[in-house]
Amino acid sequence: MEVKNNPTMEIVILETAERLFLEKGFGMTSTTEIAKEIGCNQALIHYYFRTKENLFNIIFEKKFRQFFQNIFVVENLDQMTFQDKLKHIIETHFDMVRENPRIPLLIVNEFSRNPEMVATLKEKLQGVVATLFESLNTDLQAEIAAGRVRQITLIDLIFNIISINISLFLLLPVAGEIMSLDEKQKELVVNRRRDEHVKLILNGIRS
Amino acid sequence: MEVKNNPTMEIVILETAERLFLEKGFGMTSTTEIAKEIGCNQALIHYYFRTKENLFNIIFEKKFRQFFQNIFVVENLDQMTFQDKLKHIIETHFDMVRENPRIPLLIVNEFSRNPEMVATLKEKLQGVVATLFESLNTDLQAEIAAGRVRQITLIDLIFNIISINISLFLLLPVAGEIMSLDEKQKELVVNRRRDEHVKLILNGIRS
DNA sequence: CATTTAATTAATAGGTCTATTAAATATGGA
DNA sequence: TCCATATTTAATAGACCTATTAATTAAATG
Repeated sequence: MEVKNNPTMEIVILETAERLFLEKGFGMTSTTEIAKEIGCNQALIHYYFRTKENLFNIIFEKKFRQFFQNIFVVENLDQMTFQDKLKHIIETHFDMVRENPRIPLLIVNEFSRNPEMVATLKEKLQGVVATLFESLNTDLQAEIAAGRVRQITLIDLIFNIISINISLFLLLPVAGEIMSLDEKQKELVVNRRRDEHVKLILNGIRS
Repeated sequence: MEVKNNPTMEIVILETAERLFLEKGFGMTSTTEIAKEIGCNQALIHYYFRTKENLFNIIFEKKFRQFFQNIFVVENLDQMTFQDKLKHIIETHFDMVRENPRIPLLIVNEFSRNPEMVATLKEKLQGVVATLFESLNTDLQAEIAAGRVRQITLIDLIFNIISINISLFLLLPVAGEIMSLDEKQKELVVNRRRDEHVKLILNGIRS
C-alpha cells in the first residue's frame, strides 16, 4: 500500500468551498453546490471531508488564524519613530484586510452561529501577538509620558485601527451601491481611505 | 363582510421573525422555526406573509430605513459650536447603534445575498439626510477655512463616524470572547469606547 | 498481467424546508 | 341562532440537503 497523496482534488474542494463560504456564508452554501461548481460528484465532498461542518471548520480555522496572526505584521521597525511605526502598522493592516475583505464577516457570522468555535480557537492564538503588543505598549507609554500622545490604552488604539480598517471593506459593497460607485471609483475611494485612516488614527491620539 | 384587522398574530410573527433573522440571518432561519418559536402552525406564517422572502423583505426594509433615516438625528444644534455639534452627533449615532447592534450585520449580509434589494431601497432614501448633510458641510467648510479643522471631505468624516461606531458592535461579541469579558465588563468597554470615539473623531480632524 | 487500493460515481435513505390545499375552528353580524 | 368570513390547523407535494453505501473506474504495485 502506498500513500497516494494526490492532493489536487482535495485542494480544489477546499478552494471552491472557501470561496463559496466567504461569498455566501455557511447556511447558504450546500455541498451539492460546491460539487456542482467543481463539476464533480457530491459524494466526493464527503469522501474527503466527511461532513460539511468539518469542511467549514477547517476553512474557518485557517481564515481565523490568517486574520489574527497577521493582524499586525512588523519587521525592522526598531529605528522608526512611534508615528512612523504606527503609520506602517496601519497601512500594513489595511493592505492585509484589503486582500481578505470578507474574513471579518465570516468570523462575525460564524460567531453568532457557533460561539464555541471562537472560544476554542482563541486559546491557540494566546501569545502570538503578545510580544509585538508589549513592545508597542512600551513605546506608547513613553509617548504619553513625553506629552506627545494623549492618554489612551493600547487596546483602544488597536481597536481603533482594526475597526476603521475592517469596516471600510464591510461597508464598501453597500456604500458603493448607495453612492452608485463603479469598480473604478470604489478603488479610488479605497486608496483615499487608506491615507485618511492614517491621518485619523495619528491625529486622533495627539494630546 | 367586516375587516377583521386583528393584527396581534401578524405582529407576533413579525416580531419573532425579526428577532430570529437578526440573530441567525435569512439562510439559517426557517419558517418552521419561527412557527415553533411562536407555538403556532407553520402554515400561518405563509397565510399572513405568503413567502419567507416576502416576510424577510418587509422586516429588512423596516430595519434598513430605521438605520439610515436615523443615522444622524439632530435637533436644536443651531447655537452649538461645530465641535459640540459633532460630539452630539457621534454620541447620538453611537446610542442608536447600541440599541440596534445587529442591523449593520443584517444589511451587509443581505447585500451579498441580494444586492438589488439595497439598490431598490436606496432610491426611497434619497434626500432624507441631504438637508442635514448640507448644513453640516457648510459648518465643516467654515472650520476648514478658519484653520481649525484639517482638509477632509464631509463624506470621509461621516464614514469615520459610522465605521467606528458600527464596528464596535460588530466586533464586540468576538472581541469579548477573545478577551474573556463577561457582560458587565463588556458594558464598561462600551461606555469607555463611547468617549473614545468622540475623542478619536474630534482629535482626528484637527489641523 | 493480476491484484490490491484509491478515487469517483450512482443511488438512495432520511430529514427538513417552503408552499399549497382542504378541512376545522373561531368570530362577528343579521 | 345561523351564516359568512377570518383564522388556524392537518396533511402533503415537491424540492433540496446531508450523509451513507454499494458499485464502478482509475491507479499503483507485485
